[in-house]
Amino acid sequence: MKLSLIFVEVLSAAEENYLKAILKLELEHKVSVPTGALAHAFGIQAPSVTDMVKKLALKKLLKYEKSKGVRLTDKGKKLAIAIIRKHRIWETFLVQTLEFGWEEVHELAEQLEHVHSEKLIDKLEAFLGFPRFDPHGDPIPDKKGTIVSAKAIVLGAAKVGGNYKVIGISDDSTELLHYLNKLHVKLGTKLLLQSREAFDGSLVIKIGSRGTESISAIVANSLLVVED
Amino acid sequence: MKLSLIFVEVLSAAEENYLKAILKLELEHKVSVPTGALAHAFGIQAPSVTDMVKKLALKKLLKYEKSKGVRLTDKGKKLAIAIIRKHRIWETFLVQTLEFGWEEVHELAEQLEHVHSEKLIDKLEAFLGFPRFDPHGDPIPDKKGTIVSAKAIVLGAAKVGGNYKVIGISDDSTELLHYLNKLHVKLGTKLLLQSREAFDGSLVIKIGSRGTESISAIVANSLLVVED
DNA sequence: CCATTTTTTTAGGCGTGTCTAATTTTTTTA
DNA sequence: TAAAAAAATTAGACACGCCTAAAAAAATGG
Repeated sequence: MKLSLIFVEVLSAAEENYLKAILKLELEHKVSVPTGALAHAFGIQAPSVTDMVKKLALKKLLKYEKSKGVRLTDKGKKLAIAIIRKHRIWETFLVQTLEFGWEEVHELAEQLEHVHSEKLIDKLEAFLGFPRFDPHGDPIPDKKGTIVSAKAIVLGAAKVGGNYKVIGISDDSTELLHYLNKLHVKLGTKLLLQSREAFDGSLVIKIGSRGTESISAIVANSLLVVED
Repeated sequence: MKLSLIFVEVLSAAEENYLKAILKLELEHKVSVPTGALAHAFGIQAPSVTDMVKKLALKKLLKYEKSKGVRLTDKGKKLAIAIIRKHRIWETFLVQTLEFGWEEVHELAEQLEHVHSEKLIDKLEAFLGFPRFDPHGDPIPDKKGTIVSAKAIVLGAAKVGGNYKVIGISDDSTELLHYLNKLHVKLGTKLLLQSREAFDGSLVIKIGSRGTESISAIVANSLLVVED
């Protein structure tokens, strides 16, 4: 006989993926998500989605009205955010600690995010120094589920006169890393965008408390920054 | 239509667990493994095992003769060892890097070992400095599948006059860690066991190139060592 | 506003990995 | 060595998460 005094709902990887996908679609379209959109997102057939959303509705993770799409409940949204949090922390770990390329970590994080252990995620987060953005520039929800809405942008798209902080580098060639090293640009470095050359998109930036430097558009577009 | 030019067999977590359990039982009993033993190991019913071993036999991962138990094929053994390798590297990571207690990592590693990425394991291994034993003192198979057979022993069970290397601490109380710190004993420290007091099992050891110290049997039994 | 198209649901099926009940095979022992 | 006990297998079932085919509902537009 199995007893569990503290009832922790354990979801399957498939269920977790539905919650995550629904949250993303809700955020993009700000309305209830049609089942067809989910079928398309997963590359599966629509009837499979109908079955699953019924099951998730029974678990009170979402509201489902026939032919009217689905909306996450608070409970469902909380779980979805927790999964996104796991995903982004794992991605950060893979890139920052194990030196994976930022383009190759998504698939791996898709697997790792389904490991059930909140303690593991919290410890990883602390080990990584409580990063606020993942290597793609997406914000990492905190333990309470708070997400800052601003996605990081590439410096190339930043506005002249703004103060920014480097939170990621979206190209991991060693050449670029060496170059940035020479400029004393690394994660956390603060930058002031002083001007942009209309002709080639090159930028003049002030790097931390150091002097100003000119960087090409190519470099500017591989630096992820947030307003600071 | 799906094409895969390089055919990589992807096993389910359940299949991987069978392989791992069979290898362990083979090593313990050096004979073919009866289906009942597997049922007992997993806490499931015997007919479930019969079904699964038939499937694994079809995949050429083991030899199955009705009512005569199973034996891994070379292919099956290779995969089983790879899974054990993953498990032990993850355990080492959890204890060494994330500072989990050694008793709490097994269950987590059971999940992490089923993440499919050889590259991830190789990178983790390198990050950890190619550890040769996990936190429980079990040897970590190398990338080729070679396992040293000697499990690490506790220093309390080592023989007088032997040279040993500390590869783990099987008790993670901060008190013990502080004490060991004071003695300058850490992972990798070399010890010479000079004598054992019959009365209370306390030991006199020479620590690295430092002087000799006397340690209690309690401490000796929480130090995992291998002959060096 | 009614017909056509598109979307969604219902119905029924399948492989995985488990189960129980019943049967068969193997082992033990009297 | 034959009967009893133990171990293993077969047979049939079920939840999960997907499928296809067909029906129903919603959206579109002439």
